[in-house]
Amino acid sequence: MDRLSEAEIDRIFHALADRTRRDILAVTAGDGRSISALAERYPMSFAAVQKHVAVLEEAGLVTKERRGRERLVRTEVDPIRRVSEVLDGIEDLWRSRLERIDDLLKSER
Amino acid sequence: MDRLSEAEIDRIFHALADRTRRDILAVTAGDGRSISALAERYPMSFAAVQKHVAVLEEAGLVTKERRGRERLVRTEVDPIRRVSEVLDGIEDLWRSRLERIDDLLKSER
DNA sequence: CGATCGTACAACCATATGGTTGTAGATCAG
DNA sequence: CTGATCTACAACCATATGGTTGTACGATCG
Repeated sequence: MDRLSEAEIDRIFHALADRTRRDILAVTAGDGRSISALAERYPMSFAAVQKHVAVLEEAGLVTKERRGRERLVRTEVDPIRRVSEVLDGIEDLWRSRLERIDDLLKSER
Repeated sequence: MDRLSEAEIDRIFHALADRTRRDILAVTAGDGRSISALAERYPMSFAAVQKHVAVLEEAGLVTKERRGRERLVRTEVDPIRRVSEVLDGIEDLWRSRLERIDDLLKSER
C-alpha cells in the first residue's frame, strides 16, 4: 500500500482526537461489535455513537461488516500502524537536526 | 514522567490533525524558529500562524523561548513519543484479542 | 527620540463538530 | 402478518475551530 496522503492523515488524527472514538477502537480491536452494543457503553444517544463510528470509518480506522440486521464494527490496525510512522518521522527529523547542530558546534572548536 | 491523561491525548491528537501544525512541528524539530519566520511559509496571516502555535503549545508539543523581541518555537519530542505509545497500545490489544480468538478456535477442534 | 519589527490579544465571521430528536427501512421473533 | 430490534439518515442546535482585521506594547535600529 502507498503512503497516506495529508488529507488521510488529517482524518485519522481528527478521528483519534476524541475519547469515545479511541475507546471504540480499543473495544473493537480484534473482535467486532454491533453499534447498539457499543452505544450501551457511552452516555449518549445511539445516533451519536453512529456518528462516531462514521468518523472512524471515513478515516479508515474501522470497517463495518453486515451480520443479519446488525453491523459489526471492527478496528483496522494497518492505518494505525502507518500513522504511527508519521510520528516517527517527526522524531527522526528532530534527532537528525540535533545531530547536525552538534556537528556544527564540534567543527567550531 | 507519568502517563498522559485522556484530556492531554485529546489535545495532542487534535493538534496533530492539521497540516499546517504538523509542518510547524517538522520545521521546528531540532532547531527553533521565530513565529514570523514560520508565518512566511504559509498562505495565511501572522495571527493565524500564531494561533496554530498556541494550539501546539497547549498540547505541549512545542515550547516558546524568548530571544530578544522574537519568540523561538521549538518542537518537544517527548509527548510525540508518548502519544505514539497510545497507538501501540491499540495495536497490542488487537494482536492479543486475535490471539485469544485463535486459541478459542484451536480448543474447539 | 521616533520608526519599525515581532509579538500578543481581542473582536468578529463562516463553517465544522458533537450532540439531540424524529422518521423510515430491514431483519428477526412469535 | 405483527411487533420489536438494529440501523440509516435528516433536521436542528450550541459550541468549537480556523480564519480574518485591528489595536497595543516591548525590543531594536538609526
